[in-house]
Amino acid sequence: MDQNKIPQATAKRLPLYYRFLNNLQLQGKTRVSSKELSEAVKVDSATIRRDFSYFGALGKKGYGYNVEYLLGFFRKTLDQDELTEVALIGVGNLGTAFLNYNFTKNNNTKIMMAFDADEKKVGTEIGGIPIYHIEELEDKLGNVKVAILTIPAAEAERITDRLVAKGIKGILNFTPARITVPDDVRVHHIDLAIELQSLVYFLKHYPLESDKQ
Amino acid sequence: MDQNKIPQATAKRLPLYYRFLNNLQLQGKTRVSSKELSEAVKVDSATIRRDFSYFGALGKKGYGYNVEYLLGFFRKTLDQDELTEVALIGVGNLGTAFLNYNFTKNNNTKIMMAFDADEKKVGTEIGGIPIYHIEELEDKLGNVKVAILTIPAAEAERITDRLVAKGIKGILNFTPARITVPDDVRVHHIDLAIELQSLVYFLKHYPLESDKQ
DNA sequence: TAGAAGTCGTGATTATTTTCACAAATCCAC
DNA sequence: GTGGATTTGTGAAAATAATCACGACTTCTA
Repeated sequence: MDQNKIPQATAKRLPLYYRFLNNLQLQGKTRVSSKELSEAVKVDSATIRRDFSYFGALGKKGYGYNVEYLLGFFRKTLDQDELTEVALIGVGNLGTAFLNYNFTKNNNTKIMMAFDADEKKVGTEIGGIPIYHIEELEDKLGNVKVAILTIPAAEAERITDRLVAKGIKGILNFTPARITVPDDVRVHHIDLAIELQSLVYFLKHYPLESDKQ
Repeated sequence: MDQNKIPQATAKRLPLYYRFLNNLQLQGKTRVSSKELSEAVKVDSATIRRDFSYFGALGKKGYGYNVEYLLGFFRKTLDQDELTEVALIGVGNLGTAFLNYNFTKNNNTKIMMAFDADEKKVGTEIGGIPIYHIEELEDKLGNVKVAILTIPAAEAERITDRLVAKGIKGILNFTPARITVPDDVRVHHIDLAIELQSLVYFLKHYPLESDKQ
């Protein structure tokens, strides 16, 4: 709750900045200007400076930003030192992609367990993460507060209700279903079909330059 | 180019509206109010009315919207009758998820071909879509103008350059890399790791209600 | 040490998007 | 028909976000 004065648009860009700063440090760079960063992350440099300024004066005029300092600062801001445990529901192709993705490497999140209805998958592991039967959801979930939903749309609402009943507070919903949750649960929708359709619509109806999201 | 007076935020919601209207029709509903639709798609009803109003007066006061009429209208607006061909680059788990997803069912897009560097995959099909070797890109791409990028980040820029050279105008980029393209190429980034991190950040720092994206 | 070049932080402006709130039109029950 | 209940479409206001543009300060070069 500490910095809810920070605009949402800014907050969404923080993980992006963090990752690129990390890259810069790995490359051995010690300083970076908003202009350089702008070219790397494709965000206007004034926007970057404004974003950073919500956290105070992090840079130096005529010099830019010290990579290590900035990185340390964002590490704290993004709670990079505190691991958030995540459960994945639905081990299809999309779910498997998540399990194989080593989030923990650059992230403060770790998928601790996965659930699926397919008996053939239950009991196995992918990327070191155990797969339980979906009926074990309530037993195994423990204190996990974040879930990734990669199941068929038809089951989305039913599973969501169970997740919410068990105390889940954040859901990354990859199903096309628009799920209903109480006010204190946050849902982010990522709808792959819509992203594709929307891209096609923009291509056909919008001028051919700038504003690439 | 016809309706570029339509706000981008509205344009992004159109495919969502379309899909839910389609569902309503399948359920046999003939009319719908902005309030009902609002509950289904989780978008404020005033926003829905405003969105629709950019296309003229589509509804009737005291009645709502005629589902069939609205659907027909959006079908034309979203060019649902005109198929957009898409190429998928990178047949890993995420790529496979796309190939198995039958976009064409409710969409105006169809993945026509896929590319991968893995000889074991080349020559096979997934979901009826042929997989070619990535070195055949220039030969096989033909007139396809949209690509989905589901490859490792390290290869993103190199492949992007080849796609652009071959005339691709829209890229749905699932790699963490921020690719560089000419002004007339549109890129939409979907960064799974960032989506997860961003959700976690919002959970920790933002008040517990409303504004679920 | 002096001057030129670089870069931040931010006030002000502009652009975009959402929301309020209500007149006007329509529907529907009786 | 009549009158109360609905629901749109939209002007106006509010909220949010992006961008401009420049003073202030730092760094760098010689």
